[in-house]
Amino acid sequence: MNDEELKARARVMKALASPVRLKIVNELNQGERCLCELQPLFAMNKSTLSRHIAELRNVGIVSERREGVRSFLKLETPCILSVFDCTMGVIKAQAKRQTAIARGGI
Amino acid sequence: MNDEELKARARVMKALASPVRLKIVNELNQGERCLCELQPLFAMNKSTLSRHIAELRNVGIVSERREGVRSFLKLETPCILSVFDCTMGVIKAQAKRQTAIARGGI
DNA sequence: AATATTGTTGCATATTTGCGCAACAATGCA
DNA sequence: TGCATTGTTGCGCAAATATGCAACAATATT
Repeated sequence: MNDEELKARARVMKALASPVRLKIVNELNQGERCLCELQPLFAMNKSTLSRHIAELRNVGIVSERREGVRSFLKLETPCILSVFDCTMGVIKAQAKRQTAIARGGI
Repeated sequence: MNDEELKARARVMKALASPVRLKIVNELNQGERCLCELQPLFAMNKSTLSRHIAELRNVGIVSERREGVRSFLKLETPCILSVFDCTMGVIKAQAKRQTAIARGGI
């Protein structure tokens, strides 16, 4: 794997490395949404939310479809969900490990 | 998905959101390595490399096994590789889209 | 035309991240 | 004990990221 490929992959991962953006992805997994629909779910300025969405668009995880004054966002890459599974696996394994350490005593 | 879970997942993704750390993971996929073996592959101070490894350890992607003065690192979660596949899918889809736009003219 | 809705962009600021240097700890060896 | 190897940690600095505010553009409605 050369440096360019590593950078490209890191860019994609970086776009997903945020609770806010993960929440957006999770929501879009339910179906298309416009920013105005997402906004109530986030306690932040719409400009900030807009920028988070832009990051997902920039790497191609999300696409948009204009409809009048709104633009609807769509999750383009379902495999993102397999990434979710993997991260959950990492988290659970780590939790188990921590528990084992705790049981062993400090 | 609640906020705590989103944060936990984001932490895992963040650990992978770096070309350096992706390269480490890719190398460890070949087998166990110590920092001293990884170092020649990276043009950076060993302290920096150590910190990158620590990030992977902290989230549980990598474990270590001490052997004398060395500690060998091991990839704990093979599913990381499926993440690689997915990111590659995103990258390719995006490239295709960009090409289509370019063909359509600016 | 005037107003409302939806989303983006420029700017300033606070936080986080990446990095090297130097000092340090732990282990092995002479 | 003295020295080499391996890896971590404190510190300071530069770059990147996250955020809100305000202004703006584009479209729809009255």
